[in-house]
Amino acid sequence: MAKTMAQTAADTADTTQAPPQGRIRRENVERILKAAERVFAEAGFAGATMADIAERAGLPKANLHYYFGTKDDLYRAVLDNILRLWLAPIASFTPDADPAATLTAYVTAKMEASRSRPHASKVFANEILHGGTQVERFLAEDLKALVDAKAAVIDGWVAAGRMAPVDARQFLFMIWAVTQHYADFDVQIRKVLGRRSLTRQDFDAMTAEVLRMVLRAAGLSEVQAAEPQTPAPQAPTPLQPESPPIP
Amino acid sequence: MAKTMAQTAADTADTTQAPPQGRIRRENVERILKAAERVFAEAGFAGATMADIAERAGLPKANLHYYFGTKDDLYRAVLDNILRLWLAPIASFTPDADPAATLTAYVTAKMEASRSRPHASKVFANEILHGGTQVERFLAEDLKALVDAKAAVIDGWVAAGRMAPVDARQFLFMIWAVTQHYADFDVQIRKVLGRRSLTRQDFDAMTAEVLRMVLRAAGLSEVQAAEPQTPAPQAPTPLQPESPPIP
DNA sequence: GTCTATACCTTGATAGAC
DNA sequence: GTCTATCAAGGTATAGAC
Repeated sequence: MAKTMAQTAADTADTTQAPPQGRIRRENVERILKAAERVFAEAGFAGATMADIAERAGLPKANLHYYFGTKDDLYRAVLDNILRLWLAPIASFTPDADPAATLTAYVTAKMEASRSRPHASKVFANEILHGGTQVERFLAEDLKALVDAKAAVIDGWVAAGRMAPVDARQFLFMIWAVTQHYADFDVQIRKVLGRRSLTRQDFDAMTAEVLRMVLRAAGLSEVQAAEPQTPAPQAPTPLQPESPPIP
Repeated sequence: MAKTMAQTAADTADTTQAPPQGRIRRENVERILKAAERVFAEAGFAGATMADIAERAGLPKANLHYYFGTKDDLYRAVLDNILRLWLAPIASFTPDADPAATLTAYVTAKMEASRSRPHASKVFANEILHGGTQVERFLAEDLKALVDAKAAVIDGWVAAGRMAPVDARQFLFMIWAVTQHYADFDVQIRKVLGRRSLTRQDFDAMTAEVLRMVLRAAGLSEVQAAEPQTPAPQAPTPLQPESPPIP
């Protein structure tokens, strides 16, 4: 239950306020937010404890309450950071941009976000999964407006014959689903592939393959370059560890 | 922490054991499992309380412990049900099957699962999101073996030129990500689309669009069915060259 | 077999010394 | 501003009446 300290969290997250002794405060807030993002990602909101977060941040529990008031407020602060991160990379969708180049950049950015900020993706996924009560306005206002605008851009591309006909909103959902899957379901992916961890090279290979599928789904084939060489299609980037390449 | 009652849960889930007074027991177990799936989906493992589950099942708390021992055991029983459900629809991937027909049936089945059993999908997603400790063996053994086998089938299709070259495992990941997204992220989808709920008609339309994108990603245009009637397919053929019909 | 009442424990939050 | 000690709420699990 949200209590009364919403303004406290707002203040700490407010970058415009930079008074005297703000330096160590700022560092501590940053450490707490980072630790909280990780613990919330690993355990969910209910499963995360303030003690866990404090330990990971290397601070006493009471400090978390001093800076953020309640667990609820801390959670919202973490989410706030994530939402900002979320909206950024889609900006490049503009009517005059090249569809293939734009999609390539977007998918690459989303995959890079899944690689570098997996905890952020998981916290957001967890929030949506459980009803998204804390991000309801974000979804219904900010995100909806953004999707409406970008869907219009995609519709324009389709109308101009610059990509295959797609339902623009579902096309965006597909890109989100696929790219975020590599962060949110990393355990499943690793176990199925028999990998202990996913390296940057793995992500590069996976990104290339995701990109190929997304571009095909958009009717934008990227095979022009590597096509004429061999009669046999070049094998997709091998991700499988020991599984033999079955003929 | 799992205690000692694992065998209790195992017994109740064991269908081979059908002794005297099994009728009401069976009904109660079923009601509890159904209620638990829903509560676990909505709140996650840590957020769910035995009291919530009991209330939704219309039984006293103590009964849950009588039938399932611990909360942990109940959770595992719910997961067991879901995992069985999970593996079923992929069976139709066989070397001699038609790729387009097989993929169509599979995507349709997965979308139908997202529509009819959203709570199951969410419980599974939540489990994976938080490390998948309860399904580690399932992932590393059962699921991995299944994916290896089905990836071999897909590789065969590709080698025979019956579909575009794809990384088979990532292709399966994509299908899972996209179809399950409609259950797991339903809140986001509804808010972005401005819908209060997603009807069966919505799902039919979304399924058709997902199918179109997946088939394109596989280099399989979906026009076979509606082909003989008219020379012009209902979907305006893209001006850009699509992935070439594989030799 | 079923359910009420309760014991025990974890955890969020705070008071008050430093 | 920081941290130790403590409280109160809410949760799992069980004992024992029915």
